[in-house]
Amino acid sequence: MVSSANKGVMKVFLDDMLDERKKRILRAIIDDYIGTAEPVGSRTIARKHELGLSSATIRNEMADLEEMGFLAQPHSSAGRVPSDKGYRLYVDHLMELNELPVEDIEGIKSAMEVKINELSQLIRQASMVMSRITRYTSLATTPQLKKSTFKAVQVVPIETGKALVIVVTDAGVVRNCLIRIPDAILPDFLIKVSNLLNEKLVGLTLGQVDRKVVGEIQDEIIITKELLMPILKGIAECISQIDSHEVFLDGTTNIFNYPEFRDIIKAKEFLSFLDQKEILCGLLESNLPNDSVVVKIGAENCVDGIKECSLVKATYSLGDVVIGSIGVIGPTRMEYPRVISSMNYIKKKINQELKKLVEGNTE
Amino acid sequence: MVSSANKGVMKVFLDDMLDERKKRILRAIIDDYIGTAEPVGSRTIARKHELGLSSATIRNEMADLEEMGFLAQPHSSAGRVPSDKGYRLYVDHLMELNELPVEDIEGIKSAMEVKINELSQLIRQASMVMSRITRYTSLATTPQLKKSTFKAVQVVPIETGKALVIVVTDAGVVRNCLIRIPDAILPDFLIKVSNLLNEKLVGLTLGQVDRKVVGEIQDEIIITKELLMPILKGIAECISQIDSHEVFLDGTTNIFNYPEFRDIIKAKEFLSFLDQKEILCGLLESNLPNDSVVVKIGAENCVDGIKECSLVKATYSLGDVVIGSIGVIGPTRMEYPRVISSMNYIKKKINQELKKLVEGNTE
DNA sequence: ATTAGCACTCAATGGTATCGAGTGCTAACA
DNA sequence: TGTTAGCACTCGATACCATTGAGTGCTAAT
Repeated sequence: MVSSANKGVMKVFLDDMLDERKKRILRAIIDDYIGTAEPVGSRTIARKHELGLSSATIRNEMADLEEMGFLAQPHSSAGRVPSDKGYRLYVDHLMELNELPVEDIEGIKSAMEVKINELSQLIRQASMVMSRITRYTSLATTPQLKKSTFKAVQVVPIETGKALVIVVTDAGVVRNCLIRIPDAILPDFLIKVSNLLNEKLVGLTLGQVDRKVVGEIQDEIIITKELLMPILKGIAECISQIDSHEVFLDGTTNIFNYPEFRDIIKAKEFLSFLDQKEILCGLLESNLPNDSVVVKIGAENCVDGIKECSLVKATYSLGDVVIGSIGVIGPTRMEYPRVISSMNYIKKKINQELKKLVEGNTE
Repeated sequence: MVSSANKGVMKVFLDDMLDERKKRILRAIIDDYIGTAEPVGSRTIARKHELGLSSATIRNEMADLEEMGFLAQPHSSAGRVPSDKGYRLYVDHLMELNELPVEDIEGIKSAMEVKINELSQLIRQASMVMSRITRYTSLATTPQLKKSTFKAVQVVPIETGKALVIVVTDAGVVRNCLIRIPDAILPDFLIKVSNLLNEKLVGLTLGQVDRKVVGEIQDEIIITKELLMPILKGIAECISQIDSHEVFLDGTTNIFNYPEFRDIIKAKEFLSFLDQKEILCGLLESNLPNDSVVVKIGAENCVDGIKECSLVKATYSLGDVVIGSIGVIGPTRMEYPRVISSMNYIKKKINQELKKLVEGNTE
């Protein structure tokens, strides 16, 4: 990805290498190829796009562009196909980010503004609407909230010998864990313990629970190991539940709409790839330096299995803290402008809704 | 499905229609076809299986079997392929349910006996291991627990104006729901309300909460609508969460291993079918009259999209109550004996583990 | 009743001819 | 000097045809 600081310098290099006409032709070729999935010939470009040039001229330019590595030829008497490098240039400098169509905006809005009171539900919903709108496969990681803080901790009696540990975070996420406690413990004592836990933990981040805090608790109340241990284990379990993150997928069968997956082997490769949740997760969460939308094209995805796919991804945040990401994956011949616009919009929308969800939990 | 009461009568009809030799031949053909996916010729049967018959004799028998509808011919000079009716006979009367291989038993055991403390997690695990062992696609519905009873209900204060409603069932399932309550409510009062709720609800099934019970509560404590309504809504939300059931899928890409899905259109059809969670759910939960393993072959599945697939399914129960089901779906050319044996075993295992989970929650 | 033998069928395979979209190159032109 | 018309060439795709071989049904002999 080209950082915006470098973009100016890049532009000069670019102008040296590619004059305006070459850029126009390259863009025309890629636009065409994205639409048709067929190698693009010089005649096609001369006819469809009003460049005022003959096919012969375009042919010469195409040969140049191929030599520079922006185009490739499947075989010597075929038209040209964009290379990863070609797509890269297209995404960074050539394409036009047009407005998102009204129906897509409406689609996103109506999907996201239904009353949702679970954080991960919101992300699920966002992923779903992305796959529907882009017609590619969408993926998203559920929020990781290690940095969120305790809002309340409670130990509630359930029946003799059993209690429930409950953890509530400032993001409004609630988890619980059933524990076994000594039979002799009275409900009143659990309330005292709860109060103390609250006092000690509220405001800390989930990651900050350590031996020191535990020691402080032990100092202030006479508590047996038989009671304390299960409670701490329960809290730990709640924390790990909150922090565990899964990957959601939507629109996996969308790939069958694209001719590049007409080959059963390609289709299998892609779908098998999507089955590897850990790799998927790594892919989605790697290289997310800034807060803009990131595009990974073809072999730029260092993972085997999707070297002929592109990934458009973005993060979402709670306040200033990035807590997860969402992406769209499809053939390198992807409708980048549309996907990127959608991604920009949904990212904004997720952040808005997350904020609402947490602040305005007061509904 | 043939009920066991009818099986004796069926057998007589069967013997009338098919002598021992025809049965042996039919079985040989189906066994062979299940292994190879190639139409089976008379020579193959004569050679591979020691029936002491020439190919010509077998040819005659095959013609008979075809006329009876147990076999079909893709084209006039090809071998025979079993029809749905043929598979039906095979499953009901011909195949041999051999012992499950030790490694499969071990696989199931080791997957199921890891410490799991969530009911639906257990089912997820079971589905996963089934897809791995059978090498087909497995599916399962999460437990539906409308008939389970309240073990505890609690309203816990979180912060001023907010409380958490918690419902625990006898199956050890816990759900919670954050609610908004009037600011003036004191924690002590919530404890009183909790105690009353417990008194009234514990022992009832989730489905039994009705206006009468609510009325009883209102009679016994002075409670404002502003507090009671959110609590009841919270309880309702918890119940609906407990009762909501999803479908899990595993091994969806396994189908690419089978030549019947070499055709991209077939593969798409199948995978798209699996995307329709509601239909899937209906399929899995329909026709589960008794507690044995049920096999639905080809067009017996009244749902479009899997007319060339077979489904082997079973229910699992908590005590005597069926609370969900698990199934394996694959081509009609399925290794029925192996799948059915696995299904029998995993069903038993799930029931065992469920029992342990609920009773021995006391760990 | 069983089977050897034989003519027949038909999908699959591989080879060949044809077609056409597209290229590169050359020569003519503005 | 850049552009373009014209032309020979390339090569995948398509269609056509002959061949092959696994498998069948039928008949006649055992």
